[in-house]
Amino acid sequence: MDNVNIKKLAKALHLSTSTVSRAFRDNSDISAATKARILAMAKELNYQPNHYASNLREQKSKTIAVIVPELANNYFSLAIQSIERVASAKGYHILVYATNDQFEKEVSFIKHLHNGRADGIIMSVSGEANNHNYLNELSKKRLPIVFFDRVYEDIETPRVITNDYDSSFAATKHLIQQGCKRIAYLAVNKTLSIGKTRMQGYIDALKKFKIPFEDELIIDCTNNYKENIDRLKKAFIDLKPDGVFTSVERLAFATYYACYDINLVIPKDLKVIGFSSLEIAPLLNPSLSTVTQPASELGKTAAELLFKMLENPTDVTPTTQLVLNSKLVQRESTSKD
Amino acid sequence: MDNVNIKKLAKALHLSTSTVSRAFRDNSDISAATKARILAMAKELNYQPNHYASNLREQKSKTIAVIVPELANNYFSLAIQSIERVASAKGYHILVYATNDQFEKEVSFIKHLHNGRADGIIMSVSGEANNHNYLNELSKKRLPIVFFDRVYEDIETPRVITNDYDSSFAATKHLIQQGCKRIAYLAVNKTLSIGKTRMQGYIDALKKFKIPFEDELIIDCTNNYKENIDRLKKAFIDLKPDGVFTSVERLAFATYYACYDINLVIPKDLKVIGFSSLEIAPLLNPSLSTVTQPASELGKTAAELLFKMLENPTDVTPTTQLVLNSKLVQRESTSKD
DNA sequence: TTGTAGGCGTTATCAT
DNA sequence: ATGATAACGCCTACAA
Repeated sequence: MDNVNIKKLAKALHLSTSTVSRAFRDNSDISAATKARILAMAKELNYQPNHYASNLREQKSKTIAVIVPELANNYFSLAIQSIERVASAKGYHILVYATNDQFEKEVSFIKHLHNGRADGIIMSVSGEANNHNYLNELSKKRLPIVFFDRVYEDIETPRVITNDYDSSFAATKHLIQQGCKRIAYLAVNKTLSIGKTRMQGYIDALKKFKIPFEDELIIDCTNNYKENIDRLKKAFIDLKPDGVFTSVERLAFATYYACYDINLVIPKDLKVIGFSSLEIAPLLNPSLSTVTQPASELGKTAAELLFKMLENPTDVTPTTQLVLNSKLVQRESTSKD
Repeated sequence: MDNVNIKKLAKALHLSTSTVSRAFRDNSDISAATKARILAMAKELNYQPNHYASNLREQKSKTIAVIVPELANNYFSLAIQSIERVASAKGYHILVYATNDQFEKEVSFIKHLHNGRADGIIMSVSGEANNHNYLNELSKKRLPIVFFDRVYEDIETPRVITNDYDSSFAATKHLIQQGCKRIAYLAVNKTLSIGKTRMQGYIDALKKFKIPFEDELIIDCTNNYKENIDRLKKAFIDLKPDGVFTSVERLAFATYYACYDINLVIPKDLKVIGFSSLEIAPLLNPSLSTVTQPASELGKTAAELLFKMLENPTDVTPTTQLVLNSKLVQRESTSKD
C-alpha cells in the first residue's frame, strides 16, 4: 500500500510525527501556523488516520455492534436504521450481525466482539431456551450491552422493550369485543420470554372475559414460511377458530395466505390481528389490524441508552428497563361485518 | 481493562509471547503439546486476540463495508441479509452505512473507510447528479468496490445489476397489452442512471407500440412519503392516466394510497405495476403486479464478487458487469377486468 | 522447538 | 511550540 501515514506527512513537512499527530488532536499545544500547514498537506495527500493504530493506542473503537435474529425483516430494519442514525451522529460505526435464530452464532459473535472490535453491543436475543450464562462468564470484562425487544430476563443488563403484556391483552380483548369466541394464538417460540409475556396477555384477557382457554388454540409456528402456512391451514380447518392473534408480523401474512388457500374470508370467517410495524398494513386485503410496535423509536432509545452507558457508565444501572408503548390500530381484518 | 492478551497468557504458561502467538497460527513450528496447553489456557481465560493489534500488523481487517441509500427498505434489507451471510461464512464482519440519499455522507463514509477499517466496499450509490470523481481521486489506493443495483456509470469498478431496461420495457408492454393508453411513469430521481435506464425501457416500449410519449406523464417523486401521495393525487386527477409504472417499490404504495384517497379503483380505473421485491405483494388490495428483483441474489452475487477481488485481484477486471434478471409477475393490479 | 527483537501507525509523556 | 521515545497487542524474521 502506498498509504499516507503520519510518518510520510511528517517527512513531507520536515516535522516530527508527534507534531503532525498533534495537528489532529484538539487540545494539544501547537502553533496555528504549523497546524494549518499540516492540515493542508493532509488534505492534499488524502490522509486518513489509521483506525486500527489509533484504536489500539486508545483502546476503543468508536464502533458498536448490532445483533438481531434476522436482517430481512421489516421490524429489525427499522430498528437498525434508527441505531445507525444515532451512531452516525455520534461518529460511531455499526457492525451488523444476524443470528438467524441460531444460538451458537450469537455466542460466537458476542465472544468474538470482546476483542476490542466494538465498544458496546445492542442485541435482540435468540434462543431463550439455551443456557445464556455465557454472558455472565464474561463477567467484569463484559462489554456494555443493551437488549432490545427480545431479552434474556436472567441477565442483568439494561433493556428497552415494549409493553407486550398490555398490548396482547388489549388485542385479545379487541377480538373478543368484535365477537370472537374461539381465538387462536400464533406463537413463534414458546420459550422466548417475549413470547411468554405476549401469551400471558392473551390468556389473561380470555380469563377476564370468561372465555375458556384451550391449549390446542395455541399454535406453535416455525421459522419456515411454507410449513407455517400448512400448519395454519390444518389448524384453521380442524379447530375452527373465529379469531387469530399473531405474536409476530410474518405469522399474520401466513394467516392471510392460509385463509386465501382454504377460502376463509377475513374478517367474516376469521378476524385477524397481529404484532406488526408494517407501514403498508392499510394496503393489505383486507387491511390488517395491528399492534403497531414503535420499531424506530425502540432502536433509537436502545442506541441512546448504550451511548449513555459508554459516556457515563455509572449513570445507567444494570436493571434499567425502558418500556415503550405499542399502539393498537383497528382495521378491516377485525371489523364486525 | 483486565483483558487477557498474549503477554498474560505467556506469563501464565511460562512461555514467550511468540510461542503463544504461534499457537494461534496454523503454519508455524510449534510442538503439539505446547500448542494444546496454550489453547487450553486461552479457552480458560477466554482469550480473544485483539482485532486491532493483529490488523494493524497484518494490514487487513476482515471487514467489509456495505453502503446503501436506506436501511428501512425491504429491497436493501434482503440484499444486506445475503451479504451478511456470505461475509459471515468467510469469517468477515460487515459495517453498515445508510446515506439517506445524501451524497456528502457517501463521500465521507467512503473516504473514512480508506483508513484500514474495511478491506472492501459494497455500495448502492446515491446522488448520481454529483461529481463522483472523488472515487477516482483515491486512485491507486482505492479499496476494492463493488457497485450493486444503483451504480455510477463513469466509475470503473465491478458491478452487479438487474436487467432494468428489459424489465421496464416488459412492464410497460404488459400495461399496454392490458389496454392502457396513458401510462404514467413514476420516477424517483431522474438523474440516477438506474432511473434513466428504467425510463428508457418505458419510452421505447411506448414507441414500439405507437403510443405517444408525453413528458407530463413522467412524474418525478421525492423521498417524502406524504408529499409523494399529494403529488400523485394531483397528477392522477389532472392527467388521468389509465396505467402507472413505478420505478421503485414505495411509489407503488404511494399510488395505492393516492387511489384510495381519491376513489380511483385499481385496476378498473388505473392499472399499476412496479419494481418491487416485496414478498407480500400478493396480499395487497388489490394484489400488486410486480417486476420482482432478485434482491437476495443481487446481494449474494455482489458479495461473492467482492471476495473474489479480495482473494485474487487480477481475476476480476474493473469492467466486470454481472446482470441478474428480474421477473415480471402479473397480479390483479393490472388485470383487465 | 522456542525465544528475542522490531515494527505496524498512533498518541501521550517527557524533555528540549 | 516541537521533538524523541515508549507503548498499545500482535506477528514474524532471525537467532539460539
